[in-house]
Amino acid sequence: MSRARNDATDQLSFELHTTARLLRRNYDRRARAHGLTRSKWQVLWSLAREEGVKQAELAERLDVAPISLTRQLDILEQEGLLVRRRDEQDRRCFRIYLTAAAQPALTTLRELAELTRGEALAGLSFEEIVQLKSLLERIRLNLGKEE
Amino acid sequence: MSRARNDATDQLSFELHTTARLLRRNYDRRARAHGLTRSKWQVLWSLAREEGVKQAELAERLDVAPISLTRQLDILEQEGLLVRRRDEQDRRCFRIYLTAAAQPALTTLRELAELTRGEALAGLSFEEIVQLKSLLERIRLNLGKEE
DNA sequence: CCATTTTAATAAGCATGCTTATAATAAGTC
DNA sequence: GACTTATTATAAGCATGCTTATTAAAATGG
Repeated sequence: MSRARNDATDQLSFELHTTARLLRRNYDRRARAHGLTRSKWQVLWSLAREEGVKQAELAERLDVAPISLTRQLDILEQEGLLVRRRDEQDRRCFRIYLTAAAQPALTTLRELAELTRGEALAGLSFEEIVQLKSLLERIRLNLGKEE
Repeated sequence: MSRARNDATDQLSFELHTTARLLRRNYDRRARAHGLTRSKWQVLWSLAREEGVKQAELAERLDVAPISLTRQLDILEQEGLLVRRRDEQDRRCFRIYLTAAAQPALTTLRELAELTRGEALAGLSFEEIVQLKSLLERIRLNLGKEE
């Protein structure tokens, strides 16, 4: 690869990190007033799509290390937004369920997401968003291949 | 915006974060053997492009909070890869310079970046990379507008 | 010229997510 | 059935980056 192409792709990597960080910062600033964060929003969002999953499954779905998820769940459980229930078939595992208190939080977080999204994606067409998502997904799959 | 579009763009946000995190993890695992990280690589890379900048300028360039940069510089200075020199015109500021020891580190980090890049971008055309970068840049600029 | 405001860098404290190590349980093997 | 291996969740410790607060120096305004 030429130096010029290397530079272009180095810049891509920095661009990717910076954009992700700014996006997180934007969302976290909004969520802070509610005692929540982008990271917890992602956990709750995933559980809203499918409850009753094991921690290991959830971690896999979120593409985070299991221990990274553990602490998030500790806090969210402590705040009463979810519960861990022992799996009776496999007593090593917990299955995670949202509580009733999670519903209004989800509604709020969804609204905040819309605000951040509105700022972030201003001027991008739906087609561009879809394409961006698709390109990122290919990179993510490349990186997740051998884990 | 419809719920379907919201979902698509929520997913974009998660995709962006996950991809960035996996990219960082991939690079950090390689850099670890050399006592460095992706974040420090980015600082050194920026300085390699232009030395003698003030911390505030560098932070602005990297799009990080000044205090976030301070600690990175502390460590990199301690490791002898850069030096802070007082600006004699404005004694509040330091100007940052790379040391000779930074050169071999830069070479190594550049090689590691190429490895991560090779994995991450497998199957993407140069045109796709350029487009991805451009889309991310637009989002970054949207988010950086009022700071 | 002095007082106020702004800017540059740092400090303290918090949240995320990693690596490596550990305890408990399940699954596989002899 | 007993022993070994693999899996699930957690603990300890580290790196990044944020918010809010602080200190020193410069810029501004009266």
